Amino acid sequence: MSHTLRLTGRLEPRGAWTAERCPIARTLQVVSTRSAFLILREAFYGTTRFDDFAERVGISEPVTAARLRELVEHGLLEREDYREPGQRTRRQYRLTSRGAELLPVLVALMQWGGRWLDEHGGPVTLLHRECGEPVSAELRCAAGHHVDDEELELAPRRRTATD
Amino acid sequence: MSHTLRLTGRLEPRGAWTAERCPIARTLQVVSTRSAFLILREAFYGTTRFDDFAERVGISEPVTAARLRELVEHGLLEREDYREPGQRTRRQYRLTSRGAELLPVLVALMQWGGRWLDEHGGPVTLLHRECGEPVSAELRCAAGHHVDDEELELAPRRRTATD
DNA sequence: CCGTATCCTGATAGATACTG
DNA sequence: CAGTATCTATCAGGATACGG
Repeated sequence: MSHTLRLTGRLEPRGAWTAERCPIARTLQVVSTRSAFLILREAFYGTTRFDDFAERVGISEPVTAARLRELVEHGLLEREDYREPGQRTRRQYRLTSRGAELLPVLVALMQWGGRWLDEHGGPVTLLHRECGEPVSAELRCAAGHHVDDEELELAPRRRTATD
Repeated sequence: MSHTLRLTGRLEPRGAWTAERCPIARTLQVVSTRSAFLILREAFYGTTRFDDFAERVGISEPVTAARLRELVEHGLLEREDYREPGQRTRRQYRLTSRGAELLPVLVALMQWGGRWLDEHGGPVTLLHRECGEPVSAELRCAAGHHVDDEELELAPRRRTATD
């Protein structure tokens, strides 16, 4: 058993794309810290306000402010000021679609933690609203097959004429 | 459009499971740093040796040693000494099945980076070996439906009799 | 309610030099 | 090849106090 991808074609010079062009590394430049991941988690849970982020993630105000600012700068959250009649102005932070597309990352992290670090699979589950069945992040190919890790192949991307 | 999960049932006291029991937070205690994620990436790519990890991830030896030790301690990698006839003893680090199950996290990170941070979808693709189709991490329910983020529901896990 | 300003601690990580 | 030892810089993050 070899939990290892097989490589097709050529990928060198290895260091070149590894350091700067690896999409995993690039994503980690945008969300690298624990607090960033957990703020995104809260955004998915529906949290929108500064104080709620700080309290529910369990981080201090300065850290909350820094992470929210960075996430807005990177376009994962957007800040919006609004005012309900008779109330004072409030702010809310909401996921953009760019940010929302990180959901599979969070679900995969949740899944792994529930499976390997919790006695009984963790305190919460995700369900498909339409049918009530539990949801998980899994690997699928475009043809719709479930893909096991031994069935994966890493290939250099084909360049198109416009590249 | 509301990129936000709807909640079913009760989850309070919120702070209680958020701080310590949230499976995302717990996973991030095991792999929290950039270097840990990238070492796992390399392990998936087939890297097994100390020097190769250091060079391909682009980190110093002390950092490499620290991360490898932690990942072995947490059971994501296993260290194995081996000796080929006529050669001297070598060491290799290989993914355990526990570690291999983090693959969806890495694929999801790769996918997001390729989509949002790269001009042309990033330098590499994952393919399903059997059929050659590109692979992605997506959300599915146990009934096999593709699940969109608006179709997600967060529910407290039901306790079984043995809990 | 939504932050900023300061100060402080500890962890992440680079550079360099050295050992089995 | 596979690390350890040191030394240092940078950054994540807590605590506290304060301002719009």
